[in-house]
Amino acid sequence: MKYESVTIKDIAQQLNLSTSTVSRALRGSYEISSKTKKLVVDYAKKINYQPNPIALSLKERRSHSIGIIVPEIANSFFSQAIDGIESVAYKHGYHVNISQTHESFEREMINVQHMASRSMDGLLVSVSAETNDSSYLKNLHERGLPIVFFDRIIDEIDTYKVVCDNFKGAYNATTHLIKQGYKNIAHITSSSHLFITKKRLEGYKKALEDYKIKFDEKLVRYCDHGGMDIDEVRNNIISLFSSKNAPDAILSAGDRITTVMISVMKNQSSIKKKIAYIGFSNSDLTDMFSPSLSVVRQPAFEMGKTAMELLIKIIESKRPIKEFETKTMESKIIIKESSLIPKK
Amino acid sequence: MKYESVTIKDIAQQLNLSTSTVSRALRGSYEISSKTKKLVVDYAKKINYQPNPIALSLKERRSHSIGIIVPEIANSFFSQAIDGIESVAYKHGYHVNISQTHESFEREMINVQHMASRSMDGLLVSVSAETNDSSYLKNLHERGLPIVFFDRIIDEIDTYKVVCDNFKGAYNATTHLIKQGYKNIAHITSSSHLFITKKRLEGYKKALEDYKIKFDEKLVRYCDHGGMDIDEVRNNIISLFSSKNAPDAILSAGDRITTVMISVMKNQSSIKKKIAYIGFSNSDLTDMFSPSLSVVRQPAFEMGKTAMELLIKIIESKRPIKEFETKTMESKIIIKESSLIPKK
DNA sequence: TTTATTTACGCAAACGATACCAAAATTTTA
DNA sequence: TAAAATTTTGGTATCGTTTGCGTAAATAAA
Repeated sequence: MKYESVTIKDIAQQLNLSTSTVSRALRGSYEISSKTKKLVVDYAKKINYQPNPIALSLKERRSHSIGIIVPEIANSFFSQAIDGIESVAYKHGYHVNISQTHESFEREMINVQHMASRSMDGLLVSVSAETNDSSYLKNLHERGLPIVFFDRIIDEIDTYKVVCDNFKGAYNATTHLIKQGYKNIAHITSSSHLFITKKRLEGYKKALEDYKIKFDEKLVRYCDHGGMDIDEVRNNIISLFSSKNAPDAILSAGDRITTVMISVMKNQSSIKKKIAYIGFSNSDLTDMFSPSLSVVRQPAFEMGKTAMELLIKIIESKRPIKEFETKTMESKIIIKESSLIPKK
Repeated sequence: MKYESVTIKDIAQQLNLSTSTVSRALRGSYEISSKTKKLVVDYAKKINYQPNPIALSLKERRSHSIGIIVPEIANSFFSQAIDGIESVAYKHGYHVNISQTHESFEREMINVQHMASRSMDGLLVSVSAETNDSSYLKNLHERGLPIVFFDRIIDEIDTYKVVCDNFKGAYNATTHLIKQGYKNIAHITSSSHLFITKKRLEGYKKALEDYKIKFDEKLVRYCDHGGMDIDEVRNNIISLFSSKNAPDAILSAGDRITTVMISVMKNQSSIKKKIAYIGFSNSDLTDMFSPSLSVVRQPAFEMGKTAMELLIKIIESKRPIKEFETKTMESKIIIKESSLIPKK
């Protein structure tokens, strides 16, 4: 059985009019008499006529929908960003399609292609941890598909981008740990090809440098699957703590990595020492952790809002935009117990 | 600037063939000579031809996409269920469109209508806490739109449904609290018109009855916005603890309500006593809470999978299905510290 | 009254793809 | 070699909607 809906043709037939007249009447065209107009509008309402968006999309080559591509929705940063996106989208009459890549490059390509071919008017993209080839995105973008990147941006593609100040966030967090007396600060982060990974690493390094702490490459661990592969995180942690230069504090990058790291440490009896940690996270639950979690928090909702506003700007601009900017928003570091055990 | 893609017409023109020939060649129709077929297929590949799904949807009246309607994605139960849905959907060649209602009835209607008119082949729905009028869903369903409900089901609509055993979950959790020595067990739950709210309440009541504890209506508190309105939860908590018959234990229903409740209690200095609690939650982070959280956990991923399988069954069935069933899956109660402080 | 100007509507093409039917082109059969 | 059968291809309608163009009918101007 198939779901059938009322069409303009049904109305035309019923009212003995042509489809063009009905169409024009419904859109309030001036060249239709008010009598006919009323007749049509009333009848349309009566039988609950809804224009078919598929037909409209085909005709107008636009769908009044935008697509969101994120690694995963079960991540407070992204779900908050999505809320921000939706808040702007609905206000401007756009519908929102969410899809997740689960940090898989292949899934990302499929989803992006699907969105593009479904005539999404534009895309808001935060790439997967696996993505180190952005040519397919570049291609689509060059062919005219509006794209705005947020958080996990692609630096090489020239369009609007929204990020938080990853350098500063990592710098401040590291500085905080240093000031607590920690010297062996590890950095557990996402995959090395992500732009934000690089920025955060730079911030971390700069803080060490500023406080004359020697940078030890062994203390930086990458999770190429962005924390989706728990074993990857676990192995990193274990190897970190079984090395000669075991850390006394950790800075973690990214919601998932942070929580997986904590849970791994909790269940790993081989880690005896009290470890201080602070992580990038937007979870609302960090206060309830024990110890409560110090975090670098990104303005996720705001970032989503801004990204959507920029996307609308591109979509609705009459002529191609040539000058793009990258909006950088402030992250906030919130100190709780997990990083507050000062080292004597 | 508009994103333009290659059409069948471009190929036909270029190869001096008709569109029908090209179309048939691409779908490998037997009535096209292998010579022409190869010519077309090769050329299509060369210029990266992608069929336009919008045009296909219009023609075939189906989109190979399904829609998911959930209250919110930032809820571990729903995000896990979505993962389950996706796992089945992709395997069967369906694309998945997620939309959230934020527990608003209005938003839900808009989203559902949108999905329906975008010729989604079917819908997986978990209704909002506000929804107490399901006539619009019933209407769509009767007009032939395949719908499967999961978790927050609508009992009155005759279709497949997937739930967990809410009665038993609540019964077991309550029993557990009783066995710990608690007698004044409050129940903080979602809006009263949800079917699962009723079932959980029944389970709670039955446990009290079985252990000869008098049911006190004042100990049951409803959050009509399903925990989205923090003040609503807070007011419920405060009034609960300022009443004569203040509780010594709480059973909470639903991910969001559980966490909001905990955070409210934590920050409410007026609540001095140690309160035992257990709640419905699928969060991965409950182990890190302090005290670690006892939960009733639903098989979210499995529920999503099952719901999607049933939806596909409806969509792909040759003749209308008349006999529907409701799949009930087991919930699991996991005891941690929060409910383990036995009362002497 | 005749001509000019609006007003109000219908026809048909278009968006991209498919499918039925008919027409060439080719092969088989007589 | 002609007719019949078969293979291969093209024409056209269709899905639902919008829109440019054409044209009756209605009104206004001469």
